[in-house]
Amino acid sequence: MKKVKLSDIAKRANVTSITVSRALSNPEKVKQKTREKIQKLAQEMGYIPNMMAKGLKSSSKTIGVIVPTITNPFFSNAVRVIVNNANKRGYNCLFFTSDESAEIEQNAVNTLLSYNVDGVIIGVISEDENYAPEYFNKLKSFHIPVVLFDRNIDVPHTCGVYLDNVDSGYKLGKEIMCDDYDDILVVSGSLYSRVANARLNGLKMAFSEKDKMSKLDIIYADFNAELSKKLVADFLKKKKPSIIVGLNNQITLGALEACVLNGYVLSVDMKFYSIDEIQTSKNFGVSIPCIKHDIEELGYQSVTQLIRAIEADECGELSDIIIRGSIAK
Amino acid sequence: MKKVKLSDIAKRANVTSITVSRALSNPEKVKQKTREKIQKLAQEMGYIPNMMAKGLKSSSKTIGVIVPTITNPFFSNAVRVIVNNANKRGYNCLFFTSDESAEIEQNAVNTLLSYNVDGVIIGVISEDENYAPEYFNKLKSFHIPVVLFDRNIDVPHTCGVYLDNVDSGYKLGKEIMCDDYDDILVVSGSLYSRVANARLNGLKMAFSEKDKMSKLDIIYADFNAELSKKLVADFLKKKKPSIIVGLNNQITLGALEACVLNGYVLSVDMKFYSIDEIQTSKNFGVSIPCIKHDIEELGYQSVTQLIRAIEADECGELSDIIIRGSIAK
DNA sequence: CTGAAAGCGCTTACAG
DNA sequence: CTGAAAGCGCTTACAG
Repeated sequence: MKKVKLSDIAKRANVTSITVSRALSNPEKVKQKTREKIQKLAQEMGYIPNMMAKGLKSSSKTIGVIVPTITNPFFSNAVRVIVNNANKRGYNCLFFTSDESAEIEQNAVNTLLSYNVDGVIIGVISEDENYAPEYFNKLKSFHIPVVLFDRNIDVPHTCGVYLDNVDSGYKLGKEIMCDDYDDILVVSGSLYSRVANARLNGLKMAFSEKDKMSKLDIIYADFNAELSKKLVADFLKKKKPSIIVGLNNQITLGALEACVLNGYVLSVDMKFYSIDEIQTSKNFGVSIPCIKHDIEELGYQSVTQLIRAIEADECGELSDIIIRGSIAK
Repeated sequence: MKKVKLSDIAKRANVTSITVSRALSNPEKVKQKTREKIQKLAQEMGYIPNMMAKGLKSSSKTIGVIVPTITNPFFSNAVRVIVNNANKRGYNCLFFTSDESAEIEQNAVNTLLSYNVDGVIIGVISEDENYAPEYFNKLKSFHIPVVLFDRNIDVPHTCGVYLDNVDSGYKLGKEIMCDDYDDILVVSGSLYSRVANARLNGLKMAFSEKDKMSKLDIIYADFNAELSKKLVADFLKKKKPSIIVGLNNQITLGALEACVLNGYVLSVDMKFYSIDEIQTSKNFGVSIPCIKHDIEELGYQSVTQLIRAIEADECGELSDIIIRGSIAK
């Protein structure tokens, strides 16, 4: 079977395909009667627009979504929200996971360029202070709006949608300070991670307000469970803190496992605090007070800002959006 | 800045864009010297092919991926593997989550048709015996290969990549039969779910071999945590089984939470078995023997089969692929 | 309000 | 081995 195209409808409606095109894409430009006839026919005949042809002349109605990983619930939820919202607004998503590889990320961007995407939402592989891939210049020179998602780096972009990481650290710190713990172990991310450092700084602010900085031990791991598990296990050989604070969900998971392997009963021998929710903690009956981030909102704002930029006449810069988390127990 | 196109390269190479097209897409059709000159120029000038234009005449090199949800780790892992493998083979993925909505699923398929996708991998929203959406006929009439992912329904399709659910149930049953439990609570999926019923049948086979069918209680929930939690909580008010067997990861998570809410200490007051791995159980120190499925393999096979079908001259049917799980403790 | 002409960037037979 | 012609399906100024 062949797909029905504009000219098929045109024949039946006794007009040209130009009018059909207008009736379907710019209805206000066509007389009501003709318009209605055409729309009805299109419906009946099962017309499906050809995006490849459309995208060749006008907007591709396609956006690119690149995230470092999709197995971390933070990102899988974000992707769900982003894709749903984009679809609702008439945009489709070409999707890539970079798996923390700069090369894959780079290739993904090239592919997106080849699809004439209208815009890109990207959570880059690293927010190391020195990560500034060249392709952002290319995107800019082609006037393709770019929303940086969650991870902020120094590159040309339209706007960023981030968490308020200092605030998250500070709020969690305040919560922790409600009790009077003796020794606090904080497991942070990389020394060069802005997110990790912001969270850590927020935490320190809260601690110093109560003069508790001396009770702090800090481990610099990264945002994966494995390294956290290993470093916490090493630490526990020397010292037993009263609580462990993980600065993201993966870190906290790693710390939990280290304690399990060390023979601790969770919640009894060791208490945990976390930035980012540990989604399954309730299923295992372990209570982990945490900073919960509104991922719905993050995803919604990313898409909204991107589409604003796409549909604006001037492709200038938009303001960043900073989303605050809140304590959840 | 404008994108460089074939004709730009052509001018510099003193050939027409036809030759450039061939040098890049069908290199064997062009004299070695010309070919090399063109390829070098394309590289230097930063040529990026326009997929919209390519897709208008020839293959779009785009496939559609639709899954019911991306927050279940089973699917997020599968999507990761599918997208990665597709990219490696030169195909890009338009991605949709149907969120268990038949309407969204349907719209997603229409969108894919409008992109002239070369093929579709779809995990449908339901494997209820009666779910057989019309759009599969449309896909077939347009000769678009379709791989059914994980959920098998009675509709036209090229092939399916499934789990061996009877085998999974049977293997888990054998494992459970190693011990001599008094009362076994099995939490299954919907009465109309083929996957759930197959797993349940496998389980029953193993139980009846040991004449233990009388020790069995069965709850029919669905593949979400909420209902399982509720039904198990209700059950526990009347009776305390020796073990609980969850027939997918979400069900097991729900059962865990019900026990927690009932005041049980996991692993001590209640032991669990599961089909599907509970990824974070090791972090919480709860051991849950389970049937682990090789999602890498599932995803890999889906993509491989789809691309075989796409690139075959005859778009016939391919054989289904059934992937077996194995016990993990 | 509608249409004729031209073009988006690439590819596909068909010649030579 | 290379090119001239035509076309993929749609849209965009420009006329009328």
